[in-house]
Amino acid sequence: MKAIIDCNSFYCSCERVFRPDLAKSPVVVLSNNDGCIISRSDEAKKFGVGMAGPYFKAKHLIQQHNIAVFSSNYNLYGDLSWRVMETLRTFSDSVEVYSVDEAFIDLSGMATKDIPAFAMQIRNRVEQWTGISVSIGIAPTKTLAKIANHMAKRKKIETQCVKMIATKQEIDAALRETRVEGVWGIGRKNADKLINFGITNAFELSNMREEWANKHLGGVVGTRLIKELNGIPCIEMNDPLETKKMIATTRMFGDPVSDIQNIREAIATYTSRAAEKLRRQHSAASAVSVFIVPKEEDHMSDFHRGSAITAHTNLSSATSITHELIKPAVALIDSLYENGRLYKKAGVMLSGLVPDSSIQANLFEPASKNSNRMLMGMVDNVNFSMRDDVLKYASSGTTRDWKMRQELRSKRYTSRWEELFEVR
DNA sequence: TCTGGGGTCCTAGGACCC
DNA sequence: TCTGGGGTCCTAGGACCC
Repeated sequence: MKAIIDCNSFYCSCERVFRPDLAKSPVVVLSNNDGCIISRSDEAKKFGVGMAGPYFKAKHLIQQHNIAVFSSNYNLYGDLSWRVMETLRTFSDSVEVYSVDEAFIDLSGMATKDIPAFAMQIRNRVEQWTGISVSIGIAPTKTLAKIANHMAKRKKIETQCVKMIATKQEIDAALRETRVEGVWGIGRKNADKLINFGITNAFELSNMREEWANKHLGGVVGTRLIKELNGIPCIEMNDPLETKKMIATTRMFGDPVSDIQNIREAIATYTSRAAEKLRRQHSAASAVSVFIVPKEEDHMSDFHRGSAITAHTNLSSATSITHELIKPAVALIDSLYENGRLYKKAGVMLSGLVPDSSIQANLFEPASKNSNRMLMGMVDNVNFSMRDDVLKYASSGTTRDWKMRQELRSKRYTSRWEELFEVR
């Protein structure tokens, strides 16, 4: 059996840990730039606030019901996420962190009858130690565990946030009450397609033939999905130590930008952040790409129109040193920039990642290379302990006119001394 | 002028997830 | 007026090779 542990309305729960006065009242959290709503408490959902909808469209609903609003505070969420995952590791060696607020645990070897009590213990300890409430779904496959988890969330009181589906009857019943668009791996496109075929719930989907799924649901992905729904595990537990194959840092600008100097600063800043992520997993990049997205002039109904303009370069040798990456990145952005045009977003992607085997000072390399590594180590240490960019490259700029809006951000209670929670 | 078949590798783009 | 950011996996199609 496999379990998925999923934090309830994670970002909202994080805000509430330090605002107990909001424990029972509606809360939402906004994306970067205060653009979309990306987390809603149950109370906010009840008032009809939609997921991933633009903030400005929900604003009147939010004001009308006196819903508390926060800009996203990734500093805080990252820290609380780490605490939740560490707590889970006190129960199992096989914790697979799937996202900032979700983890799978492999329960094979445990008697099925013992699992619900074990899960309840996990739920209680995480809540007691971190203040974050979680829901747990348990089933023979990851896809079914996700479905069980949704049921636990939907019926919090009845299930106490823990739901196991193990027998054929339990699984069939769960599949019947799950709509196809709620199945893990079925997005909007495929949901529409399935509904056109007359398949509306997960039970009907599970009865489709694998060849059919192969033809209509994206090849092997589709066949795997059918197997998983039928209790045959195809999505295995991943090695948690696996490193990323690509690293990206991309952002919208707070306001559209036309000045090349501002864009260069943004690119240098994003490159620094990406290089940091690169070093954290002990990799070096052998290719850099950058993109910018012009603000589209015509206001068509679909705001996603106006796509990225990209440039790409292969480096002569892989590196993880920030300034060796900034230089090509800025050169690329210069080649893309058109004077007089207005841009709304830019990004940097590092790929062709290889292990940086010589992350330790290397006797056989030129001294400059070694001192660069030591420099990077120091910069990372300072920036990590303080969080945010205390040390940064001059090319990243100091005024940062282009940076995103975050007007409603809470304090970084757990990672900044001067923002510690105060009790009077 | 006429022009096979099979394989690999790479890239772009689609779909999905949270 | 105002719509995130960071990833993964898969497929199709082009370039190239013999």
